Amino acid sequence: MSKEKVGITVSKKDDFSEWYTQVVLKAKLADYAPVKGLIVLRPDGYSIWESLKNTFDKKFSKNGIRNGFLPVLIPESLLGKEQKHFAGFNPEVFWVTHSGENEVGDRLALRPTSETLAYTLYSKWIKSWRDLPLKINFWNTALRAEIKATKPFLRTSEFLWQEGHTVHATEKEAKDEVITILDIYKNTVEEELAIPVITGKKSEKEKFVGAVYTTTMESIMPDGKALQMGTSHFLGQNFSKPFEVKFADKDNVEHFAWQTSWGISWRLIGAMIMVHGDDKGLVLPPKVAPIQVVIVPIYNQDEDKKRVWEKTEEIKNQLESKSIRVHIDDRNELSPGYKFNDWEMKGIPLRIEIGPKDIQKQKIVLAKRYNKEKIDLDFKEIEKINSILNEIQTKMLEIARDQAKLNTFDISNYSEFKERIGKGGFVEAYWCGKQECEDKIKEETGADIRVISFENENKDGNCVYCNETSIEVPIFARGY
RNA sequence: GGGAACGUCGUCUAGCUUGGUAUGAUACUAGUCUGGGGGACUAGUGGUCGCAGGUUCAAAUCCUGCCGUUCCCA
Repeated sequence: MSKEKVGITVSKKDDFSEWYTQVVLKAKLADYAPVKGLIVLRPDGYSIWESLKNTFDKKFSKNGIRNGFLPVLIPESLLGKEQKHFAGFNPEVFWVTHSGENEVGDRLALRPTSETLAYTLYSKWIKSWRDLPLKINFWNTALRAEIKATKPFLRTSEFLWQEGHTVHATEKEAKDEVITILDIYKNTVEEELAIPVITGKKSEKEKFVGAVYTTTMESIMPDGKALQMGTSHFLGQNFSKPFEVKFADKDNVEHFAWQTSWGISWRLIGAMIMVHGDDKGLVLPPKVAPIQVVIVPIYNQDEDKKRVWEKTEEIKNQLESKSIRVHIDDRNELSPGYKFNDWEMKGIPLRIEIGPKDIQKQKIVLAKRYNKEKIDLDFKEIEKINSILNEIQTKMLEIARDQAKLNTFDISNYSEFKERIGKGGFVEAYWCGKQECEDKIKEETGADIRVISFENENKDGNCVYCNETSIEVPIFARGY
């Protein structure tokens, strides 16, 4: 009875939503804050974010992008400078109306996104073609008041993200940058988080307000709902004109610049939990796990204890010399069984059990989190753990790919389409390109166009809704 | 956008209908024994019942408002 209450109390299959929340809270990734819609990131959660941040920073840096920092307050007059953009964000903006007791003149927005602020400054900094390209990334938070029910990492009124803003002399260069970034996003998510994504364009309706077009990466979650994993926007000159981001070209003629913006958020952590987790809790891909190997020493009498400890320390040193993140669970008050369950809930990829019996056999017991497999490993084979971690990382991506495939459907008939959407999943279907059909589909099924995959553009067929000649094959799904 | 439920030690919860300052478990602390899948025993610590008003001799309980959380349906 009491046993049941410690761990996750519902199965992923039976009550996905409850399961998800329990994993977040019980694996100590995050907790609710005392303000509606806000969460607190705890060290185990933040560590995953830091790991992603480090990987992105390396890749951004290679691409000539540097980090900067922007303030959180944006005056209303600035935020409203690009009309469509403002209209899109206005309903969810938090406003600061007072400083101390005094009302402020121009209301101050807590940034929902920083385009307007960044480009005001960019216009000051850019004078000549020699100042281009300008590529700056900002790690910060954005605030968007959520009316709908919130969920840790997936929908919160403040979220951690990065927003990149680049400026280019030519249209082509900016468009290329959009794709370069999307590629970085895709390979990072697949390689680090072991989550497969589909990249492509958003429809006109779903694009970022103010962009010429939006590229996106989308994933399908185990409950059949789609999750937007990151976006990269081609802004064209939509912002450079109102914000006067201009430069003198080599021929001394003044031009408006071409711009991009792009971002990923801590939603990626939510996706990782959903895609890999199981009934025992979190399952972390080795690359982002704060602890990769946990050692649980087992002993009874003092004599054994000493020997076990010596070996434990030795293994720890061996692994650390290979740059593996190791932790010894030296909590004396807990039984081994409790510790096994505890670390499984936290998703640590590998667990080493070592006790008197193992020392006698010159072996350790190695338990893999993702498939619950337990194997014996000779003391001499400790260095194999490195390749086992790599293998786990690869396998986890493979499994996730297989799952995603099972959740993807090719459908041409509308009644089938409706039925399928009701059950969840990515549905590929022909589309005429008219927003009217897109709206009707949304109205009747709740599904929207998640992504028009780069691989599926310009295919012939008949629109799943109106039956007219199609121009694209988007992926439809209900989303988070 | 519409609907429903819930809020009591850290966590889960009894009590609420029929008002009388709160039950149990778990966690936590100390000690002893244990130790290979959520250990045992003993002794302790911890709440004033989401917040603010109201009714009453008396409110966790009844009333009003607010805040928060969750779930379901477009």
